[in-house]
Amino acid sequence: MSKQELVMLGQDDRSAACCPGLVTAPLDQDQAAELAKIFKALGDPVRLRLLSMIASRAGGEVCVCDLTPAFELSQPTISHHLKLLRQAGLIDCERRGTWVYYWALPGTLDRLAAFLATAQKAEATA
Amino acid sequence: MSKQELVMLGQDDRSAACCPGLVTAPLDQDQAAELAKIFKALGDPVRLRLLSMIASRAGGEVCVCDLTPAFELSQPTISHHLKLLRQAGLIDCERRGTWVYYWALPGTLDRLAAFLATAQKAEATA
DNA sequence: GCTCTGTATCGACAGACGTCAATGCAACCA
DNA sequence: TGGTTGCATTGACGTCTGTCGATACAGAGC
Repeated sequence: MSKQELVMLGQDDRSAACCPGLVTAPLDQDQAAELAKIFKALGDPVRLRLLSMIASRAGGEVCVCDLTPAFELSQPTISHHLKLLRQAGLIDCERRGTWVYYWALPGTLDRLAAFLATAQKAEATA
Repeated sequence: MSKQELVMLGQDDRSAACCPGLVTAPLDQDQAAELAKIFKALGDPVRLRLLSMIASRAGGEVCVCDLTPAFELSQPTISHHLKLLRQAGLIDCERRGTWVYYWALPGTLDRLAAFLATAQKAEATA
């Protein structure tokens, strides 16, 4: 489970650290495109429920076999949504024997939360 | 500008207060649908840039005439994106004479930030 | 009143997205 | 080796979304 630390964004981390915060300064096009990809991944009710089911699981991991029956959707559809969440850097997975387990990547979530928080308006620029 | 306080979510606030936090408990379908609407509004680079331009403006307000020329897009397209941000409860606007001014609604942003933050895992349940 | 300017709405279009059935692949078991 | 199960991928389909030109509406100024 040591993969969790070294991900942060997506496949390519050329967008460097993070972003200045929504209320701190206007985003440039690259920053906006990077963040929009993540927000778009969160912009579907099924994916939000999947992510919350994964992130709120005590052990930190969920088997796909526990996720799929929670929705009235086909198995390929669930697999598709999980893939999008993974491409957004929000979750990661690993096959263990027959089953595949997913876990959340809190780094990406916290990054988004910091980006959206308006309280840090002036201070957090540095 | 007293409208800012009484908005919070969207047009209908039947989803009550807020949400338990992504890592606290799995979302039900209604919560997920409500939140997905907001995240979907953030899932476009143009809208993210618009929102950051509005939210980071010192006076708190921006004239549409300052927003439109910042993009290589037609005026109807910018107007369309602003409408979506408004419908998501992220911004609001007011006509003053010839011009229309937009401002951010920090309540919605802070609500999203709190929802995403993973640190509050256990404590913030109450 | 008329005209001009700033913004919103409408209608149309291409491309993206969510969904499914069918299929492929990996791991277990006999 | 063959069969079975869990999950991912493929291909197709209808719908939603981003974009534009054309048009409508609201205020200001004449």
